[in-house]
Amino acid sequence: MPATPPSSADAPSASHPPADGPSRRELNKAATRQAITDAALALLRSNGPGNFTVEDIADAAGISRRTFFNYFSSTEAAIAAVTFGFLDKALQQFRLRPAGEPFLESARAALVELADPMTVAPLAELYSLGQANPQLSRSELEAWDHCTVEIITAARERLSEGAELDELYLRALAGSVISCGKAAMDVWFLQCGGSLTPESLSTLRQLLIDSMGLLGSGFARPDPAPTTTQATTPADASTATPSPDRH
Amino acid sequence: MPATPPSSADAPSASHPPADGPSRRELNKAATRQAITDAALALLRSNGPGNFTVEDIADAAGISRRTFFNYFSSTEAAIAAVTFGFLDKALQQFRLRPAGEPFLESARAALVELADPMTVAPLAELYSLGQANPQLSRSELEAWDHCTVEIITAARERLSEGAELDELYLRALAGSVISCGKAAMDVWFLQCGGSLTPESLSTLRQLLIDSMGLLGSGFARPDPAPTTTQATTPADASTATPSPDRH
DNA sequence: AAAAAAGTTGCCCAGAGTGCAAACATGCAC
DNA sequence: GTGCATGTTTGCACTCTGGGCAACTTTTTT
Repeated sequence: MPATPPSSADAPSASHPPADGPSRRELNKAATRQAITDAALALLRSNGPGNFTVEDIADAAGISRRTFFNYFSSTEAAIAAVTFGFLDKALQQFRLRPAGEPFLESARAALVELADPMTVAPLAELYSLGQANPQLSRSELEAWDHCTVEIITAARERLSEGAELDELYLRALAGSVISCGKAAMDVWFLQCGGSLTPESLSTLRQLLIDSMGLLGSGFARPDPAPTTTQATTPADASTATPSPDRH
Repeated sequence: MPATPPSSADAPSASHPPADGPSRRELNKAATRQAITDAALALLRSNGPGNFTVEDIADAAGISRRTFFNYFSSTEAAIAAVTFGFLDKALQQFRLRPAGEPFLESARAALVELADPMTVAPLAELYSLGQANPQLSRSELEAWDHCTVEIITAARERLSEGAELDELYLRALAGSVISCGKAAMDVWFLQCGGSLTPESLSTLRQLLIDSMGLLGSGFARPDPAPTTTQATTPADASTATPSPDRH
């Protein structure tokens, strides 16, 4: 049974309103949405990217082609919903961090929370299916970009408390954090092929931590002094930063 | 005359082969390609994004619809060619930098080279036209991502001399550099609306420099360091605002 | 000049995406 | 319950995309 929202009188209906939570309409919509992404993912698995149509998805999900387009504007959008979910979870974690915590520390913590089998599994599968597929990765890009926008918003809320906020600082930082997170995922997939074993996930966790560390240290070259986290940023101040002293 | 490649006997043909440079075929293709992007951009200007078809572009460029698809796979691809050109120029500049130079310094120099009227003009226009347009900005994202891949390649060539290269370092750095460059462009457009006056370009240059500075300093908080940073990054604030003094 | 290679075009077709209006489901008031 | 308002699904028709194919033209090679 792919999606059976329009069948009423099913589970909890007769006796009492069990909870005033989500209404039936909302439940139906959520179920249909889920059925669509499930069907899309199944077809992606079985047929490979680009070898199935919207109609195929609609049929598998038990809805009409037209209804599919009420939910998603394209097959890729339906599939990218997985990535969106993943990144939304990251954002959720980020927002849970205490406001006083340094930004990069919050980002690190939020990202590490993702290195959990249930959470990465769908992403790992998408990676393996669409890694070399431009058609598919386009929507992935959009999801990551959307996440950047969201994190800019989140960071703005957090940093705006009292201080004037620097748009460049905000955007450059948010973009870099996302890029580093993405880089860690890429490297992880490169090294572990999306395996979900505990060691693999531990590797992922470490990669995420390391990427935030690189960002926080200004990408201090690893070759000269691998031991000291003591800064000594190799970017000589003459060009990289306007003189830190007064004018 | 939009594109007149299939008309021979025109400029240099009768007397002597002036140079064995680009063949006629290559010239024709380049001309057609140019005609297409010009036409697409003109239509974007006049009709707004999404309000013209491939056929419109083909007509304006003086070619058939079918030929358009021999060059680009979609309208967006044709328009994104502008961004591609812009970013390719940045990469070109990057590769020109001496190999011994610190990575961020090379990136800074390459990016600053772009703050030139002829180069940014097309990008600025695209920004103003497509800022709020998801359809359009999708292809832009792809262009930036492509640039990231390219810069990873360039960086790998440069860093691989003798040392084992750390994939994470490479990818996180490249991604962050691109993100920061993008952030600087975004902020610039936000502040200056894509104006091409000397002051505006100077602002852009400073934003690009600042963004690389932020990256190189590990995004040291511009506000008074709260508590936890035991690794007292020496490069403190002051990277935030493009100091309004002389230069 | 003739053949070969590369490029263009028209024709055709499957599929994407959207507006519209009818049919259906749900929520709410009585 | 009955009935109405509101939200959702669906079929239909339509335009546009994207690409295979074969005929045709242009450029290059021999």
